[in-house]
Amino acid sequence: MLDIKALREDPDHFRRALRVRGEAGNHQAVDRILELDQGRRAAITEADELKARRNSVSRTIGERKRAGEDASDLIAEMREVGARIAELDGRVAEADAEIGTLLLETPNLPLEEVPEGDESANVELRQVGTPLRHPFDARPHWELGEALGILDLARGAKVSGSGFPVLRGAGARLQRVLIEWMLEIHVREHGYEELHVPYLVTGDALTGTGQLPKFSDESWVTSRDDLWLIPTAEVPVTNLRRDEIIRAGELPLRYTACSPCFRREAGAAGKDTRGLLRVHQFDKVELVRFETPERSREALEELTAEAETILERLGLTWRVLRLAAGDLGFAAAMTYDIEVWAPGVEQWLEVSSCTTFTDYQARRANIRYRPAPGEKARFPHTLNGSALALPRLMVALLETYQQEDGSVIIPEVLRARMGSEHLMA
RNA sequence: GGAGGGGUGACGGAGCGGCUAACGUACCGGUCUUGAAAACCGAGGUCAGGAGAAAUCCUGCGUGGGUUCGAGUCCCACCCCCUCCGCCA
Repeated sequence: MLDIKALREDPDHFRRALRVRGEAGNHQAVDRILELDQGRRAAITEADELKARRNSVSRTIGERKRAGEDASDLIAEMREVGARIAELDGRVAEADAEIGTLLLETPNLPLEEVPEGDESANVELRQVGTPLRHPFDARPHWELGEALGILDLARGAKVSGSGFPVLRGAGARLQRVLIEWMLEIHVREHGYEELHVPYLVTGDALTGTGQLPKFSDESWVTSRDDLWLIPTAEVPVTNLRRDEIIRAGELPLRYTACSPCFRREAGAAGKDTRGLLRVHQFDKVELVRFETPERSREALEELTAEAETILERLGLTWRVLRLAAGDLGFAAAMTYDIEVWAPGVEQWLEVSSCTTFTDYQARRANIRYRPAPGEKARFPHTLNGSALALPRLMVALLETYQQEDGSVIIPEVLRARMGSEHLMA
């Protein structure tokens, strides 16, 4: 959520910043918000004066009654004052509601560094490694997986529909081993606290992180209880501290959690959906940070490096993109996408988005921190990134380490946990 | 799911529909002290949000409605926590 006070002070800045997001920027909302805000404040001023009067007169009424005197003239007057107050309060509530809706539907402001334009304006910052070309006919992961008996897409579809892959045997084991290995790196080397979180959350939680109200089509919701399946662990983890004031000195907070992620992918049918490329349910190790505004920019670089180290240790090839404004997520102020090279499908696959939300999520979720005892509470910055998403990581591993005979070599760092050096049919 | 109990400030804990939410603890300030603790003093102060240039004022007693000149207090609905019962991995 944007800061209405800042918006009031420098509306042009907001109009400009929202305009670079294109259509989704909703910059027209700025003027409507200013107009509502003005009416709201006028009503509050008048209502407050009347309330002050009512409070003091009500006291007088009480005194008179106790003294056995008549107070009917004051009561009659206060009845009218009460009606006027109710009218003004109603007007304030209406303005609050409309302002609230507009603020909830207006995305975050991109940082200055974010390039203007759509997806095509994304900037490649670095590429590590060289995209591999196998000297033999490289196979896509779905062929490798089916042949090795570690991936069963057909039966997953039988049970739940397309987009719900089943991993079998060594495939299931490989994913489990990867999850454990990644979590331990983040806990032991990067200082994160491991969490295990609910997979069903309230609508309030999704609003706090920015998925609702605008993107309800993207999530599944249960009809009996109005609980939503999480699209990412970001939602329960960030909302852990909703409506709290984090004590002085507790920042930064670093949480990591692995969870399944449920995504309807509405409108994405047929678009790079083969095999594991785009699925409705997948596992992901997520990193979430709460940082002071002063440190958040630096923290984004750290977070991105923490995700990259996973790819480095697995010996994969990747590149890092700075997303353009038009490609940013709704709540994001800046995002680095990490894409891994998959030589079977010959594509760069997004395995991580590392994002700073500045104070946007914190405002929505009403998460604050006290910089020092006795100081006024402020909004922290929240950041998160995948490290990493499992299916596409599995794709890159299988396709990169496939051999001409269809077997797959297990990367060195996973061998002890896997208890083997190869995947073989 | 059923029965009962509960939700008030940083914490504990009162609060017949009517001065400005009692009291205690903690914290903060002061006296004393080399320093601290203890003790004592303080019509005092402490949280969040909002309006205002400011003085100051308004709102907040789980949430949302309602009754009333006036609601922590009365009415309705809902949420959460605790105890017991039932069901259950």
